[in-house]
Parts: sequence; structure tokens; C-alpha cells
Amino acid sequence: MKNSQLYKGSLTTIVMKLLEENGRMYGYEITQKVKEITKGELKITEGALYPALHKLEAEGVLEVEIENVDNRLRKYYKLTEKGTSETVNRLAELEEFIKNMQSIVNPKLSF
Amino acid sequence: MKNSQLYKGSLTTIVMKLLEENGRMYGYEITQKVKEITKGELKITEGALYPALHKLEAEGVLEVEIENVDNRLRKYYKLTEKGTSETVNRLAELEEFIKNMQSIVNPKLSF
DNA sequence: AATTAATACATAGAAGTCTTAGGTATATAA
DNA sequence: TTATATACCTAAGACTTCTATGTATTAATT
Repeated sequence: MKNSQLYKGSLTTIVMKLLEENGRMYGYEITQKVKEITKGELKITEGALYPALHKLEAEGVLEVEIENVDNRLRKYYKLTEKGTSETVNRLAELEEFIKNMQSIVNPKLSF
Repeated sequence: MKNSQLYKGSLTTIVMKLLEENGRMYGYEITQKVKEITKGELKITEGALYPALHKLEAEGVLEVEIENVDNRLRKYYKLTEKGTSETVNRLAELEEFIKNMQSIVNPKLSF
């Protein structure tokens, strides 16, 4: 997931947000979407993504639908009900995080 | 460093920014300062901070001045020349990171 | 025709960061 | 006198991500 250490810990939040936005997506699609949105700046590695998806599925945050497209396997993931409410919390946490980081980096603007 | 995973990877950037801002600080002071700035939302644990300070010192990013205040040891850290220029990079990366995360979370606002 | 790139999944081992849980020691407040 | 605040520290484990590798199909390039 790129060189910068900063992205550590944000992968699952990114995945959940994208699924909230797009209904359902498969792994490879997620990597391409993130690359596109961030104009190539953020590249999610498959070695990080697939285990993360499996973990979220095991936790009941995501559910999977396997399909065969062009003789190639695709695993579509979407948020469960639990996952949807969990995503609300994650996004609130992300907003707090960004706010806190901006308070530290730009103390003059925090009031 | 709090419950949210998001803060992983941002500790050294926070430390470097605070030192750039305040000239020199000691470990305990940094933990208190962050707590104050973020209104208690972000608590840096000492188990994370002290090893991070030692690593930054070993890398030549920070240098230390040991002083005795009220019969108690204090290790003041400040940025080296290398550390100062490194901080510029770190803050640019942080800005990029925040921008990218906002592009993902709020795709309508990114243009 | 053969090779490379793109699509699509996966895992194992290593690296790195942070948490938890302890430890030492002094000064102050209850 | 006991707890809280100040001030440093480390070790073991948890957790996340990276690197490297693997399989397999399709499309593009040479």
C-alpha cells in the first residue's frame, strides 16, 4: 500500500467506504478503483487486500458472492447489515483522525 | 496510541512536527501536548513513544540533551539539520495522505 | 507463434508499528 | 500513607502490511 507509513490502518476503512459507495465490488476492482481515485498515488497491494477481505468476511462485516465472468473467477463483496453500521463508525473515526492530525499540523487553524 | 488503527504510522510525523514547532521537548511533554491539542482524543502511549524517539535519534533525525530538573531526569529532543528537512517531506506526505483519504471518503468534492 | 501484460484469485514469511503490561524513581496531593 | 503526577524504560505479543511467490485465463505485443 505505497511507501508512506501513514496508510497503515486505513485499508479496511477504505474498502468499507468503497463498498458503501458502489454496492458490491471484487478485489481486483478495488485495487484499480483506489489507484484511479488517488491518481496513482495510492496502490493497494494484493498481499494486503485479500487477507483483509477474508478477515472482514470472517467478522461478518462483508459477505461474498462468487461469479464466473469470461471463464475467470470473481468474488464480489458487499457490506452486511452489521458492516453498514460499522462503516458509519469507521467514517466518523476517520473524520476525527483527520481533524486531530490537522490540529497538530496546523495548530493556528484549530479553534 | 488510542484504539483507532488509523493513527498507526503517524507517530513519528507527529513528533517531528511538534519539535519543529516547539524547538525542543522531552518525551513526557510530548504525550501531554498531544493530549492537550486533541482534547484528550489522542493519547500517545509511552511504550510506543520512547522506542520511536530512540529510533529517530539513531537515524540522526533527532538529537538529545539530558538535563536534571527537580532531581528528575529529562531528555530533551530536538531536530537535527537532517531531521528538519525530513520533516518537510513528512508533512508533505501527510497532506497528500489526507487529500487522498478525502478523495475516497468524499468523491464528489474531489476535482 | 511466442512472449508479455492484464485480469483475478491466493498464501507464507518477514518487517514494522503499536499495545499491553510490566519496571524504576522522585515529588506532590489526598 | 497511599495515590497521583512526573519522568524515564523495555519485552512480549498482537496486528497490519510488504515482498515474493504461485496458479490460471485472456488480450496484446513482438
